Amino acid sequence: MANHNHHSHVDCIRLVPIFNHLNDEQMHLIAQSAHEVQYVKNELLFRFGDKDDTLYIINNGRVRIYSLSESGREQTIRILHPGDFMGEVAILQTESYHSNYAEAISETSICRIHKKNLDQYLDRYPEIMRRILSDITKRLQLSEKQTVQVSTEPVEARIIDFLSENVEDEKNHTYVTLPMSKKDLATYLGTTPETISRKFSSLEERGLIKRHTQKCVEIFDLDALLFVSS
Amino acid sequence: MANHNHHSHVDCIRLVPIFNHLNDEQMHLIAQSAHEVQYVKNELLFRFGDKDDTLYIINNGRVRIYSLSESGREQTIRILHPGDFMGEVAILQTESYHSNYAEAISETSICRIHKKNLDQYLDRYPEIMRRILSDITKRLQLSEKQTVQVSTEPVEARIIDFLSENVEDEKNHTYVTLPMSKKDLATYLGTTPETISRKFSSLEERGLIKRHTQKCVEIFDLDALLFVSS
DNA sequence: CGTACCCTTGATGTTCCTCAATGGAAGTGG
DNA sequence: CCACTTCCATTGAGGAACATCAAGGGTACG
Repeated sequence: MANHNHHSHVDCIRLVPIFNHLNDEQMHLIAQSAHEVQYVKNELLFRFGDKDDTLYIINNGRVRIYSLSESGREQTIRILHPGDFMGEVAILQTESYHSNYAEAISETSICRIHKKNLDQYLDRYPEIMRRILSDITKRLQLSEKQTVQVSTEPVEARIIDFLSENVEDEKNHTYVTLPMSKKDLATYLGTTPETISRKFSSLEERGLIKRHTQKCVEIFDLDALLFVSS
Repeated sequence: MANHNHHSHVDCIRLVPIFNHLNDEQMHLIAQSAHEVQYVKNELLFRFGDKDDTLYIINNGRVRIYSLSESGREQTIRILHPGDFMGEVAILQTESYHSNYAEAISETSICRIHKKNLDQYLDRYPEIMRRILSDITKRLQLSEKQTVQVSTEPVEARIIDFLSENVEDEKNHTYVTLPMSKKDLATYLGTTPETISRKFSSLEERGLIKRHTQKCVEIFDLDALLFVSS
């Protein structure tokens, strides 16, 4: 599996907010126990129920975390970008099983650190734990917000909110680059691809947005858009 | 505000999983910086936007955390019982503002510990941080599960799942004591009181449950109930 | 005992999902 | 580089689940 090019491992450690406060020597130490793994697009990193006690750090690419409901429907929980980590349950429990699925949605490279190694670093550098806690607290707030939105806001408002949180300003134009397919976006927003498509069409007819490519949407007037959703 | 009956403070500390691994002397130390506060039913502990840097521990009673969506609808996020804590955002940030509302849904007494005191204990007893992280990780999993359910399962399945997670076996009968009003339950499950009422009626007609009082529901056949929802 | 709130039930309306067909983009192999 | 294939996006028609509005009945609490 892993190749032992230490240089890339340190890059991986340096990238992550939970480790990047350490000095070079300390990061090298941690990099020693990190194993790099590559995945191609659509490859699964793990599935629900897999036993696993490692921390995953995204080095390159993007990973989609999703779960399957009892009725078999997919729910995208979040998208991980370089520097994000997952598998934090492994930090605390001796026997831990994944409660979700993880899929590479592009060519992806990650670093894995086993719990038994991580435990040593947590004891030695307590700041790491603080930073992990900080990250998870943020994710909890996001997750709670997502729950509130899915159960109290109509689909259009959720789409607009999602767009407004992903805007990139660029030479006088406001663009959004969708980080995933509309199909996956639908499961993230708790709706269907058809409904997403219809809402986008409606927003376009009303002159609020313009679809350029599948992944790129131009927003003509963000304020007007936000006003519509309230 | 607080009365300084140290005995009750220690009870409060002893109750809480994040502190109860400490010895008596250590718990007494922490109890010194805990302030007890009492609330009557329906009283607000804090509101969205309040600045606050304390950790809250529930000593007695129950507290409901909820948020208001932009359209003004309530979403119950969770119910806290004795031994639960909240305000963990305060642990990490110097300036922290509440992102939710907290309301006592019965006569409630809590202990508050200020961040500046807590920080000392976190440094001295790293195990506390581990336990807080453990608790928040569990809550994150619950929150993600709630999102999945709200957006992929029909209301009836959500109700049944909620009931099955709150069963109490008691002299050959299976009961559920609802921890909140149906009105609040509705906002927790992402629906309306009317729909909850109708679904309960339907389950009762089908001979699966029986409503005894507002808060107490008997379940005749849990397995049959779970089968229905799948 | 009275009042207020919550729960329940009915009638109606709307949002959004499902099913189905077509069009288009992206990726694959020649 | 082009043809082929496959998956994704779009649009339409129909239907189901659930919200809303409104009124009556029960329950808890002062």
